[in-house]
Amino acid sequence: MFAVGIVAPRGTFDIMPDDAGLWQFVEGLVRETFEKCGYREIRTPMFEHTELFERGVGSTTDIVEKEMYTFKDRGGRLITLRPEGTAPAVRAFVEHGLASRALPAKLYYMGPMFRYERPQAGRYRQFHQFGMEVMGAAGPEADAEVIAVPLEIFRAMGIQDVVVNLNSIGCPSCKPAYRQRLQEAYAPVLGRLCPSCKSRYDRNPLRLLDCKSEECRAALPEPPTIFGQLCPECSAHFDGLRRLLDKLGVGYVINPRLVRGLDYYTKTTFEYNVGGIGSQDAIGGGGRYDGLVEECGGPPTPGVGVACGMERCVLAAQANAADQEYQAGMDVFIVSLGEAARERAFELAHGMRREGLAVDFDMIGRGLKAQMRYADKMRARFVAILGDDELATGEATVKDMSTGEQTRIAQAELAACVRRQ
RNA sequence: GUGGAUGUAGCUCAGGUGGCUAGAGCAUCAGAUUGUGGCUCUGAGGGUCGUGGGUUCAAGUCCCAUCAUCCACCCCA
Repeated sequence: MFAVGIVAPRGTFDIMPDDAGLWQFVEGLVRETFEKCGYREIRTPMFEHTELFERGVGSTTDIVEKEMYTFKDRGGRLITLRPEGTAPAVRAFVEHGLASRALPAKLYYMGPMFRYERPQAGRYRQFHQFGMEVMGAAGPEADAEVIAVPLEIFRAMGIQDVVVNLNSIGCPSCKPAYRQRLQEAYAPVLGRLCPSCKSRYDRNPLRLLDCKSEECRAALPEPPTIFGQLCPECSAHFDGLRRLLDKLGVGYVINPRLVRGLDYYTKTTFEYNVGGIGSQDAIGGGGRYDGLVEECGGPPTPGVGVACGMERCVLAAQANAADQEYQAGMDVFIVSLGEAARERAFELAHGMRREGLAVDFDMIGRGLKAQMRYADKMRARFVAILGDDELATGEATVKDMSTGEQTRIAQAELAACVRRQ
């Protein structure tokens, strides 16, 4: 710890070299999978005008009400560290006129998000998400793809037993009637609801559904579901989505209480849950947002997307799979004895690196044994020893660290010799 | 924002009812092996006992406060 006691801020953490290999593995998997499916990366700023999230995510959401990192910059602009990836992606889609280029636009992103919450297992103030967005595709094929592709990534990571929760929350033509029906159903028991649900009753009645408090569940154990009230279009969309998921063999649970905390969703909402990572068991979620592009100043454009929490995925992968080694190791470590040999080692190492090999050498003039130990810890496949003898003849002693076999070869042959094995 | 638990070495943790220079394992470094890693043995370095105050002849230990971490609630990734 630092003398002045400075540590990483609350809710943040360092990914240290021992863990970075695993993260690189996950990141590579995400990229590879998305690109294989025809998605292209978009990188948006880490902060945006606060207004984007207030309008896009919705002013009654927990994110906007109490979780945003918002501040005034030196120019007096109101700025917010991005709490999620969809609103910025939509903003960029509109700003750069992607709507008038080839549709659908299939985008993916990966990077840090920020929410001011009390940290706990699987929850941080700076966390990482990967996600995908399809804009300009109204049919259920887009929803089905957006649900299926992350499952592919989970599977490749070794995450088992992912439960897909699925729901539809309707569209502007059928949602209002359902909202009203919910309010009517809850009206008689309003006095028995928890304080936050009392305010939800007026502001965002759908959120009454996903309150987990005992009192609210007891007040109305079986609230009316939307399924009888979906308009023909939403109903057909939902059926179509289910058919496609069945075709892919993707299992799911219909959960009429799955509302999700973002206001922009229409029709499809879904969430992935796993066990064994603490009480925050959602590793990803998403849904359709057919009005969002227009809301952000673009032409009417349907959209659907998903976002997954990378640290929760990593936790789930570690809970399932045994510890795996993701560190690369290196091809050759050059051991040098004496100053002249060290200079030669430096020269040889850089030359071999130019030939594409992973090579390191001793920089601090330690003894032979210490250098050997270090080479072993760095998991070098070969060690090349340079001492006075080798220096005199222009050779090196090459040791295969897995077998212990040793040979002397010309220094000029080193790279070729290593590459052969 | 609310509740609970926990803060002793880089890491994981011991230290009944207060009492000598605060310990172990792992890790690091070195030696055993004067030019050879892993295994073994030996040794060394490394500690404001989270911080501040209080009680006491005496506090890592008891009391209060504070900060931090973890877990849970809310909600979400």
